Amino acid sequence: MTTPSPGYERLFRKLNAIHPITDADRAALADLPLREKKIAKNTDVVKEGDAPRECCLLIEGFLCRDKILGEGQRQIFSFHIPGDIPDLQSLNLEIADDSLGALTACTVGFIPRASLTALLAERPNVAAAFWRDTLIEAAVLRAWLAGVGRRSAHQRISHLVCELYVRLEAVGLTDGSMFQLPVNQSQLADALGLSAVHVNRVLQDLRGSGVIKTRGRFVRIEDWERLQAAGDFDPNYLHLRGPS
Amino acid sequence: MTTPSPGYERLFRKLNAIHPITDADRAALADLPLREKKIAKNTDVVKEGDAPRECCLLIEGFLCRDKILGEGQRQIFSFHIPGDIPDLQSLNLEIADDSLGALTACTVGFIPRASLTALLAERPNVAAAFWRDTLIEAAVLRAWLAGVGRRSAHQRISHLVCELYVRLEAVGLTDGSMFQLPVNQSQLADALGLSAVHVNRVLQDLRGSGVIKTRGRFVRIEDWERLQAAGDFDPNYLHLRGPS
DNA sequence: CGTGTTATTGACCAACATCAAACTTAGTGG
DNA sequence: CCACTAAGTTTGATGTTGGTCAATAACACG
Repeated sequence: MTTPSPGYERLFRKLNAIHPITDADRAALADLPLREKKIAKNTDVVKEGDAPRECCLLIEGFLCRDKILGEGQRQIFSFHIPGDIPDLQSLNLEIADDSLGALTACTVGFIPRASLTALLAERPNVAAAFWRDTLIEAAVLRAWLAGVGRRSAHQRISHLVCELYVRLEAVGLTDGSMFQLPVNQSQLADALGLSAVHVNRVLQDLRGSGVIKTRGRFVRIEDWERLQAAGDFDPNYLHLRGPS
Repeated sequence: MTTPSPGYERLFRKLNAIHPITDADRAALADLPLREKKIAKNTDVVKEGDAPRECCLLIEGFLCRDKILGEGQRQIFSFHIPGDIPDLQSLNLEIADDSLGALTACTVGFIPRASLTALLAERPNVAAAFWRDTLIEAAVLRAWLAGVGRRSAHQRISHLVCELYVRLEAVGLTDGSMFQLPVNQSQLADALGLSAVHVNRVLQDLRGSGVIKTRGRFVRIEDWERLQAAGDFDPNYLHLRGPS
């Protein structure tokens, strides 16, 4: 057994938060060939139409999945944080129908699809954990859809802040009530189906009423109760096992 | 080997459209214990908060997955057609975070989760097909989100009509350019993040410009080219193998 | 310091929502 | 087969959230 790459640490922590895996599973994962690569901010890891032969594990930084529609409008589908394997969403699909881009400078680990597929066939428990992870991602997507379809701009933004906080906490990436939100206002707009101008105004509102505070790319939650209420946020859909 | 229940026929056809499975796989699936049940229109098969011990295969009729938000607003996440296994989305999750309701009188087949899980562990090829199916469903969800987030009401409605036509065609449930759309205008609204009144107006527009025709619960596509253009529809995301 | 990116403002506008009423269709029981 | 009822559709009037455009102010970074 090789020494586990530090890249796996956060994956284990994440998997542990959603589905218990054994030490043997861990060892098998750590033995997978992993090619680490630095990705520059604002570049794509996978572009729409690609047929990647590797699967990527996010080790450090933030990624997002998005798509540009016919008339140039952009929709962001998800934000990915360290420990995520965003490509799980396309492991069994030949060509990507959306893109995966770096919001910040990132470190990702590429794993050959074949190795991963082989491991999953051998270790049903790991396969179950990964499948569960994709299902949770789908649940997050549904929550996102519900927001964009039916919630007001205030609710959407508050909800997203709650979600990111809880997810980051589960992998130990929060600092008290503060966390990094490496996303500008127009990216936020593209995620939430709003315009950048409106996002700006709602954010001012939220700050003005003392619910959150922003400093640079960091957000501090000043009043979790009110934020949660404003976003109609219920963490169940994240299916985390620990304390939310 | 038992005679396959007619309920499985359409599942096979659907699986075949997304991932080739062998005759042995088919036989194994057909041997699963299947408890058929009629579901009345407008009743729930699975309610939010349920922890079902069975997994359901839709044999006849239409289902939809939805959720009621905090202030009574409703969002529909997906429409399910015969051959779908909507519960695949929650096979590895304990409690459902949304509901599954019958849009029409339905026949569903319940399969004990344990039997299905056992079969999937034994037959990686079937597991791959099912996993692929859940990934396609996630891709459909992303397309849906993109529409709700970034497309106009006209585009959203046109897109949905295109999607349903293509999906129904893949399981042989279209009649030329006509198909059943067992959904009223306020359900359409809840699916697309619009109001029922606005859906009504856009539909009138679409009919007036000769793109579609509706008669009762049936839609006839009069001009596929224009409908596809109006909806900015590209069927790739459905990942079907046959002719689109 | 300068230069490109991001945030903020203001004026104005449009798409879509809401409300409420009327009309149509479909389903049901006698 | 008709009458009755509930469900769904259509219409009009009016309101609001959030979009667009364009200019200015703040940053961040080399």
